[in-house]
Amino acid sequence: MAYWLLKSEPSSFSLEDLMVCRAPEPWSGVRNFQARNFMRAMRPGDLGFFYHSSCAKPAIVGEVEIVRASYPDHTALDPGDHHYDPRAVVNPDLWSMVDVAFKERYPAPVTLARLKACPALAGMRLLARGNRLSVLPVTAEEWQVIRRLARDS
DNA sequence: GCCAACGTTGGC
DNA sequence: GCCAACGTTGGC
Repeated sequence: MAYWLLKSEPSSFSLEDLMVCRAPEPWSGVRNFQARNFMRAMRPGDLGFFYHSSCAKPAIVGEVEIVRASYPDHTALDPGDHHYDPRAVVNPDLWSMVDVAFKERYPAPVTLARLKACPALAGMRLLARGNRLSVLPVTAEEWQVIRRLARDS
């Protein structure tokens, strides 16, 4: 089993939004090849942190479970969609998405500041300089450390 | 709103 | 294949 981190701007889609869905939701709209390739490596049963970005308090706010392996992201085919990509019309498999299910919402978010202050997380990809990927792998060690931070807050 | 960092595009 | 220009991300 693998671990991941999924970024979303809470103003467009928050963990609370996923929570009220009460059903798996497609994680669509990713238009970066590295992030896409990470999604293609996801397997059902994998777990992910839900990270709120571009907001007042960037933080890991909870967990999701990957419940469906990658399949073509059809939002790329919709001219009315914000993430429309004409290249996908001739190559429908250009972009991928997975389905995620709500798993847990932490009582208190694990803030970016808190992550940065944790020596055990110094090598975390999320904290690497200039990182902008919206989908990132998380090591098993990092996963445990962050779960502990979430529990101890 | 600012700005650094990055991915992508396209001319050459 | 190089590289400048551009658009985007995301913390602050």
